[in-house]
Amino acid sequence: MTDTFERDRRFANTLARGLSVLRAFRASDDGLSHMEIAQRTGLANATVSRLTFTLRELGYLSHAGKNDRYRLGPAALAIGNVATASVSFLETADLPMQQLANETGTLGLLAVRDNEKMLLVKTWRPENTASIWLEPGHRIPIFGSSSGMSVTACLSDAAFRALEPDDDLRAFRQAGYEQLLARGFAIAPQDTRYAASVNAVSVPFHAGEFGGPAAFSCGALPATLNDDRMLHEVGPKLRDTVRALETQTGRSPALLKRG
Amino acid sequence: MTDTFERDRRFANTLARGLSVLRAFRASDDGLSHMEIAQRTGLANATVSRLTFTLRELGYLSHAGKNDRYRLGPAALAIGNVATASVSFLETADLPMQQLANETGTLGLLAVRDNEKMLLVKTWRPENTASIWLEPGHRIPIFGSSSGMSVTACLSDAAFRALEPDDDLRAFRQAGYEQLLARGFAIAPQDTRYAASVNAVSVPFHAGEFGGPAAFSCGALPATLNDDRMLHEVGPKLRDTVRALETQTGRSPALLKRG
DNA sequence: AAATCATTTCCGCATAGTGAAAATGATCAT
DNA sequence: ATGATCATTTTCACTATGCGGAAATGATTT
Repeated sequence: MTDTFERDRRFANTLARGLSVLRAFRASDDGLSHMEIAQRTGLANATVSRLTFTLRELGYLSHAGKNDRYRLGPAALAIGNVATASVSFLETADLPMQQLANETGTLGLLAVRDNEKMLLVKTWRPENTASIWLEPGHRIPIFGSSSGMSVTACLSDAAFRALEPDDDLRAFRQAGYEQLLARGFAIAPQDTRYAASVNAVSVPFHAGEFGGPAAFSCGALPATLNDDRMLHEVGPKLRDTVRALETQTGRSPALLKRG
Repeated sequence: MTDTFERDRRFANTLARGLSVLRAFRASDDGLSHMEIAQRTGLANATVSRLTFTLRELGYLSHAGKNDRYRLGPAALAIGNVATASVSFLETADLPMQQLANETGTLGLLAVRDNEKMLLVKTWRPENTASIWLEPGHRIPIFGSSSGMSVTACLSDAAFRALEPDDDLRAFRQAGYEQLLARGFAIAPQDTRYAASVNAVSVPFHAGEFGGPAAFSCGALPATLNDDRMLHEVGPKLRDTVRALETQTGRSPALLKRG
């Protein structure tokens, strides 16, 4: 019980709970205590104990001394590196995205659609400007985010329908499609933006490794990144960076022309 | 039953099995089929089905179409990136290690002790020379590997005893200790090397983030990396690289002087 | 079409996982 | 020290959960 997951006989609950423990960690945490894990995951104390025991045993969590805080362990790192290595374009994207972040003073972002959300897979922080407002592992809405706009715009009609979109999302996608066609990058319309405090530009990328399109973005506070800069500086730069990446890794453009 | 894990009431079996599915993936795989997963993990077919269903549901695996192969999904990437970001020295180490790999034509390696094994957490391939012989996620023995030598040498006596070492391992550790003291890097004695086809130098690093010392290494085929080069070129370079890293990240040297 | 191989679903059963509560262990104030 | 408070682990009785053999479905090849 307790879980909101559909009661599908195939769903392995304990596995999901264990993974939710791993997902409780954020990049900015300096380790988590037992209790913090319990709070973030909503699991009972005893359950957390057993799960952390298992995860520790397997190297996914490490906690140094007796009463130390838990941290993601070597095995978590290893899985991440295997994943990174098999997503070949990530290694290629690393340097140019870091440079772009530095040049423009914005946060670079790679987001992939994961069910009903956009999952931030990797972020590149500008090396001087310090405003960490989004971290890898975080999930943001599809509707209202520029990444969501890019990604939905690239979905085939069939794939899009599977999302059971309402009229707003349909219009949102259409706007994205037109923007990408016209100038190669997408900006969420002011009134749909899911967070007033974040301005972002986004460019789709065809990442065959996941089962669908991904999006590179640059974002910052509106004060740093106003509409003018998005339109005339950051947007075009991001678009060109991603285009170069497509060439280097030999991929077709993400956007397919429609009717 | 079937599992060789100690029957500890605290151990969550389903979680361990699910994670073993994730660990089945290697960087060089181009996805895995259902059956390959079953083979590598030794799990029953039906079990694999349920676990992959769950992992897919949660975004840890993606398989594009109906009968596509499974790949590590966005969520796996995200966890890896969170882990990387919280292990602060990794970001700092990235560039210099890549350069070292390129310069010397060897494979750069970061290994951490994970129970009775050394777990390769990250590798840096030289950009021209192409010989992929070790991948992240792989586990190599402590005894006979230069990383194992560095790491055991840095363990406190108490921590070392917890490994229940035999006499060979004891001598191995002592040799490492003396080598590190004398010249700052470790090379496994010829006759103990676990694989005749791999030569490697190693330098320990105090990674507080895991509960113990880690080791940076450079390795290659003996033809490329003979003892002379290890001793006079690669060893010293690696040592200096790691020393610089210690300074940059403000860490104490890994090796503690012993009686 | 038939045969072979891969994958998913079914389902009865045993066990692995659950959570409340008790026991243990840290930490702090006096 | 001594007890009070908070954090974490272990216990335990119960039963929902995950297990795997076998059957059903779906791909692929001949």
